[in-house]
Amino acid sequence: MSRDAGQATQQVQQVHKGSQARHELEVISSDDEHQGGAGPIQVEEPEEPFNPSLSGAFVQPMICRFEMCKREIVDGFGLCSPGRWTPAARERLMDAAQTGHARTVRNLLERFVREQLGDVKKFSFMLATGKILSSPFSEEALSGLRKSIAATLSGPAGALEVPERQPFYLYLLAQSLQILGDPDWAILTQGEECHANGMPLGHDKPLPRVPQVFRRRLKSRKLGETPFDPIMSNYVSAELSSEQLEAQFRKDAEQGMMIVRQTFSKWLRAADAKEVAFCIWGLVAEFIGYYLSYETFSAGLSPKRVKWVLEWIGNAEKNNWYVTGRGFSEFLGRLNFVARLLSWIRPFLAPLFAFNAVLRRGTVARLPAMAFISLCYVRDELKSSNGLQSVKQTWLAPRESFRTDAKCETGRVVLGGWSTKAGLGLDPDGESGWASTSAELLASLAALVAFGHLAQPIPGAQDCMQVFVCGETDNRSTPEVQRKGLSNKWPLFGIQMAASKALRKVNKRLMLNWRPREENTWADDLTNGDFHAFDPKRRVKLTFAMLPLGLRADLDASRAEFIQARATLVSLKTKEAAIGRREKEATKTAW
DNA sequence: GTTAGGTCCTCGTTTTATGA
DNA sequence: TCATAAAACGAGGACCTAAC
Repeated sequence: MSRDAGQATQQVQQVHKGSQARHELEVISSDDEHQGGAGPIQVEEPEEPFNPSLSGAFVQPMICRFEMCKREIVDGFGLCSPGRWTPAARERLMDAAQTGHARTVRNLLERFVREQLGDVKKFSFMLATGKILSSPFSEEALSGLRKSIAATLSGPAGALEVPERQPFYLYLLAQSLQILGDPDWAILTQGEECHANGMPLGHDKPLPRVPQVFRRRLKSRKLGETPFDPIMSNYVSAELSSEQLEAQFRKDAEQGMMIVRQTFSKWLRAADAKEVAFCIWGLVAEFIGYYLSYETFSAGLSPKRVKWVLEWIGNAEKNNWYVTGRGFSEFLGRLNFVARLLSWIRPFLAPLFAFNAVLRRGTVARLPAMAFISLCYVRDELKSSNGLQSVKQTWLAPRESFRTDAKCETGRVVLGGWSTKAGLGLDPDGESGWASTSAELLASLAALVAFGHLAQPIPGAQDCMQVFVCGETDNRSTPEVQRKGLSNKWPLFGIQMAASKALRKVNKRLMLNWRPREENTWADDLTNGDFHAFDPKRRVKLTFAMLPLGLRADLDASRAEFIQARATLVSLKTKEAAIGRREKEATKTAW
């Protein structure tokens, strides 16, 4: 059913952090809003939990997975919408009366559409290409259809009544939804405050919670701090009297249902502008700036945008890596936008963000080597991958492949790890003075090399899925950094880039989990030189040179220059005036 | 004691939609 | 044409907290 849009925007919004939903309750009252922000946290009495079975569908809704995150699918029709379940799971928990009613209404609608439109496929294409300028259904035909549906209900006469000042057949909808077991059918026609009689909009009285339709809102935008002005004469629309507003709504309704008109106008505007937000040509689609290829099961950047990024880097190189602040900022903003989908880019953004933070818009500066080494890698990878990334199913190893630990001492870092498939050890010496998180990530990289995870792709696996290798470490931060894919701490991001590059070669991903130190004693023993638990014959000897750290070494060599370049720009950077929309748009390059 | 995550705030980027 | 909204991501610094 179509839900109350006001409730959708005002009441509840699901917030995820990674794959986990937070459970604190933040109740935003109208008083809090007037005070310009979210108020104190209050905990309300426990409310009715969401009950998936009320959707009539079997087990749980479909889950969308991407990278390390998974979320329940949202189709825009509320939590109990059957559209959130696979077609095979829908209606499985409904009784005979419910499925019978759904089937009857579906058959009536299908027959009506076929009778009225004839060639439905042809009509669909005409609709998509903006050829349909008005509703194809006559009022007489619609009236006949409504009578047919009403005849299937317990109160056919009442179902066709239209409440005063309402364009919708609420009684018909309510009767039908009641049969279907919809959890909030009553809001349409039952009680003093219902859609048929009129509902408060939440100004003086908070809107009621509907836990079967919306999750509780956990986050709210801070409102402006300008003092409340009850006159608001600058808002011309607000000067309209209630009679005028009502007359306008009536006019809209008479022109053929407000919702339908909006849908048509959206299509028409898009068609007029010769561009469509979501446009499918064959098996390729563009959606909010991203490019989706259904043919290759991949997503990323359109060829045109890949060309733009490559040309930008190429031009910067031609100019001996001299860039303008404005141009670099725009480029980085777009690259960051790209990195939301092409996650392998994230580690390579770290030096770019650090440089951008100290660069004025009007300054022309030479990119430090660390920044252009990153850009060269991004360019090479974009070229070879055509800016696309597989969105095929991921396979998570059912258990961890290794456990590692790192010990930082003055003058040296000791890395140790063992394969959970066979007791093995490694102990390369490296540099010292590193942050423990860097050392721990390096230990994981060493384990990937020692235990053969970087040797070659799993035969055939890269054709149908991406494999996640799971490792465990007793450092709390390393898994977080790996999950986020980005850190600005050196040498952490250098190791992260190196690991990202090595894993990409074999089409694998690394997932690290935290294990408390007391449960990671064997790896800890290895870093302390205690090998009693392991068979010395199965020890894997690893030297620092065997680790795929070429990229990190290049970055390390340019580290001093990067710090110097950044320090120079910091001393030059002063507070910049906010850039106006007009100026920003005028200087923006198309891509 | 060290390190890094989390939070808060403002600013930057991207996208589309809407109303004056 | 312009301003605004929404949502996602990033940066910076200060502060608090958790884990090692």
